Amino acid sequence: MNPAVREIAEQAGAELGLPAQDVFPLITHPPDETLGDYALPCFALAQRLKRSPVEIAKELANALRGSQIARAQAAGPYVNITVNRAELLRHILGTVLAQGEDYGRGSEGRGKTIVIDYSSPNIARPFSIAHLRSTALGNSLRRIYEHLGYRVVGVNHLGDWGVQFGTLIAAYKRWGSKEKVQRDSIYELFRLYVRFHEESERDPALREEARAWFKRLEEGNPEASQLWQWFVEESLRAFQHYYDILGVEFTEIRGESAYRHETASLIDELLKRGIAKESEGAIVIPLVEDHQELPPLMLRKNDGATVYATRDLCAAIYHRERYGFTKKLYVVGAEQSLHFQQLIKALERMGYPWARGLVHVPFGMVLFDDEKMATRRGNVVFLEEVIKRATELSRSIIENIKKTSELTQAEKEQVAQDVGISAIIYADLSRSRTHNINFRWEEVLNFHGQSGPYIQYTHARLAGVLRKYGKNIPTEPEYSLLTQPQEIALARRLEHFPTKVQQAAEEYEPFVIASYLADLAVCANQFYDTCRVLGEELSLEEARIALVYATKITLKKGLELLGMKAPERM
RNA sequence: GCGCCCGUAGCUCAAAGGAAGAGCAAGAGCCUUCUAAGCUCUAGGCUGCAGGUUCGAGUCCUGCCGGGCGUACCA
Repeated sequence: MNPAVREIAEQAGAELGLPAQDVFPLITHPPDETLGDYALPCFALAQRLKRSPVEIAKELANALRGSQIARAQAAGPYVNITVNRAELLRHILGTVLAQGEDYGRGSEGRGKTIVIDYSSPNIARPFSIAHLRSTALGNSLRRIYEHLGYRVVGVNHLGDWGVQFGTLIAAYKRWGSKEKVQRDSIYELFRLYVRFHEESERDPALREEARAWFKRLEEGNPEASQLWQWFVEESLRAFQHYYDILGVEFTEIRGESAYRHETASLIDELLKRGIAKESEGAIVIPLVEDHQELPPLMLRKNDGATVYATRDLCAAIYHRERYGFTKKLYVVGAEQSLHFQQLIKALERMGYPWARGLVHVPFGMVLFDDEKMATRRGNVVFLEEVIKRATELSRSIIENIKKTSELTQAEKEQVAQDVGISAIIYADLSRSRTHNINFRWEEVLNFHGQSGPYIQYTHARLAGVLRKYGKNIPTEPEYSLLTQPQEIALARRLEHFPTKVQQAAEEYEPFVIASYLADLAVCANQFYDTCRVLGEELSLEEARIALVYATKITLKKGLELLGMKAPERM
């Protein structure tokens, strides 16, 4: 623990006759760094001691003295504390330097398994920018939990079963051709899908045709199965291409179709146990409670075909049996909140206590022109185009750079892609999950300010300094030489990284790390602008190199936790 | 109708009940020295409205207003 914070808690506790651990959680930071390094608001203490907070602040300002505390000042009901900076920096930078790439690593996940269901696209249509949300969030959560010591199982629960495949088969039978699908893969499948929906607006009988094909598919009809298999293979190949580019991996790629043979016996069992029942020709699990009434969970439609809820039940049971998870996260859009409420409730009904470990991690929709992107209506932005344009922009910035670039042509191309992709990922992860995102080209393609490239650029600048320094990182520099406000501010930011990682995990919110990194990068650039490193007097150079190195590895680790690349040069 | 989510600077968004902040856009500056994808300064606010709880509310509670999503045979 930070020795300064401990000393503040101990001394304040001793002065007021309270245990130090009661004071410790009250310690925060002042809003303005010029006020001090730490702050102690005295309201809670005032309430407990039945005294005025202003009076307590005054008393503590006089009493707080010690090897770590340089100055304590009362500011109304607050005590602002400035600590011994050399000791503070020794503690913070010493920790980062000692832990290196392991900085922020936690042990709370030791022995625990967490299954994360993310990406899980409906296949047979191109990867859209809307698909990216679950993919980016889940991939980041996966990395965050791994950093905290969890065993993470990443599951891609592909939407590879359901009436949309009946739709696709019907559309293909009417208008499709083998050559076109082979040439254009999912783009052709997508065109067929859209056309079918357009035509079915005029002719509702088409919908019945689609349902009938799905029914046949579930019954094992050879023609339907063969077409389905082919569509799945085409889709998987296309999707894998994007996962490779994005650097996204899964432990298990196992779609809904994998559970298609288990649904019948599950339904039988639930009927026998009286948990499910027939209703209006369908089979459902009623979910009426004394306090709240949920709509029933549909297991089998009146045409005899199953729905995704049935397969979700099977998947949850499968994952529990296979991995024994303590938690399973579903990184799925907020519009499915009710579905997951029902799913969890149904599993509880079935007598599975582990159902409480199922967590829906919802997120807002991606809008385009203030409208919901609808694949079937065709107003959709495909990831392929976004990647293309972001990479092009990145490339042109590299080409127009004033100084002659140190990069080879191949390196330039790699950096252009790494930066372009990261810009897209960061645009997604840099806002809290629950908001809807209105996709705007000018935002994704802005590489200044709060953006992925800005953070990467900061990292690359620091990497450049270290590269030119060329010597080993000093382990015991003269921390007392770091006295510039920009140096102090930067080092203090570094201290918060482990807390931010934990908070991101607790809240299932990579955004916490994204905004932290932006803040850290601002401090790093301010430091870079004010403080020269190379060529300074030897001991100062060493102290600053230590700060540069600690910042660099924190930025790098943070970027990695978001699923972004951290190029050494750009 | 009912349920869930959202409402903060012109725009996009932050702020674990504790001293309202960033970025973009607008305006003015800073490259013979470690990467200008950068830095500095200026300007911008009845935090949707009305109550309540609290020493203290953008944050919690209630009621309105506005928007989104959902509400058994899609996923």
